[in-house]
Amino acid sequence: MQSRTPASRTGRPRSAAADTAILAATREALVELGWSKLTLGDVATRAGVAKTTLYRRWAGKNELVVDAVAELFDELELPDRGSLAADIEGVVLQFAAILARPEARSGLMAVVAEATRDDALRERIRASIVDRQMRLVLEGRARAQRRGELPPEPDPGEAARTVDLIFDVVAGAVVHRTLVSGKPADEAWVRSFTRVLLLGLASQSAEGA
Amino acid sequence: MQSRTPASRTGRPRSAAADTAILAATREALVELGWSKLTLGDVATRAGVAKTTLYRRWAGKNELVVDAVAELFDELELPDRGSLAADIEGVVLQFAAILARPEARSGLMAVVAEATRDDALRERIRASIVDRQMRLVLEGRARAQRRGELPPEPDPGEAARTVDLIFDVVAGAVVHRTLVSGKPADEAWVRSFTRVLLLGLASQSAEGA
DNA sequence: GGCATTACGCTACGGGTCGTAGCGAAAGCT
DNA sequence: AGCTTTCGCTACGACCCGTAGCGTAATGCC
Repeated sequence: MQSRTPASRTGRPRSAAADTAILAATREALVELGWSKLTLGDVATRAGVAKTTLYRRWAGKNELVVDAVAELFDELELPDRGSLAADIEGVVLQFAAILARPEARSGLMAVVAEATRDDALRERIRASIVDRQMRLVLEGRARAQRRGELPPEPDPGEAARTVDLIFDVVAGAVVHRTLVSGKPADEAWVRSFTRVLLLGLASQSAEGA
Repeated sequence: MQSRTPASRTGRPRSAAADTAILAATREALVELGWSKLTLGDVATRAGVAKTTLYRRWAGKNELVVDAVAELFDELELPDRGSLAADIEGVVLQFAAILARPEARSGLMAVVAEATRDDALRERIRASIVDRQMRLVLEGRARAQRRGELPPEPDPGEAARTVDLIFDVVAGAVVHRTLVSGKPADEAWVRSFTRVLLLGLASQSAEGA
């Protein structure tokens, strides 16, 4: 959310229903029109609000779509499936399911592209979308260490680099498979991918120590 | 290129200089303005051609930028560095160097985002950008098999799936590292990544047979 | 209740870009 | 020469942008 409730106590409060209606209308427009043909006037009409109301809450198309897409990732969880491999497969399948939805496909890559020239937008994406994914990696790693499937890493710097690497490999591979190669990240693919990743990490910690 | 020389023999030929000027102007505008603020009228002015000339050769912004960005990937090669690990590290560093350029960063993700709703554009990207990268994977794999670093794969279907997986992992990880995480894919990162990938593939072929 | 304050819906506007049509001139080929 | 295609240029309607202005609605504070 744009989250602006710092010290405003008096006056008419902002309609929370308008927020949800606007974000839902944004996703609807993303599905029907895609990023490039999406206009803020159309979104406002779909949401049943005035165009000026939309501009009072979001600075522009970029910020609006980031918030609309971010809500899709709220459902990401890390269920305990008993083993590291199963945990990874589960969360990767969830991630792939989200990326398979057209409102995510058309919106996510577009805002990432815009963020290459807009640091504030990049930070917004990091805070509302990427961080949630990163936490799953950290949580999965900690759980695997408790299980004894991964050795504890004493060096915090090395641990951070490894987590970053895993994150880029996992998220990047799924995104590339889905959006560039245009093939589904189905169960068979996820199994192969998880196998290579885990074997690589295991061999690394075995011989790298 | 847009490649339209099927049967036109008579009449004034199209200026080849205009093509290169337009594509160069497109990359220049991508650096200065980014994808969203790039306008075809501005590109035409930069290139010193009329706007109508530009529209006669490209259907729109998407196709133009794909061609302009595609030329950046022409320099991709697979130099023989003696080992599979060194070959991979070399080509990944080349790929990362291209993605570090601002004209590639702002343009590539944007056209990929557009391609999620445009099959013809997706095919254009595949033919002019992705295929070249895929060939490097195939060539590297064949070279490693000649060296004996990778076992020959008798099943062609399984071999194709493995190559697809490697391709998505490599390209996806580099792209995600560079454009989403916003951190450089420098030599240290590439070395760590290559190590995990190769160990994973080696263990897979060792135990998977 | 009355008042200040903020949000809302609506209309209207200048500015910019789009993509195309139409024209005369230029540059090739036969 | 004559034919054909491209080029540069101008002009145009259409669309979207982002904002200003106004009257109205909904809250908190006195």
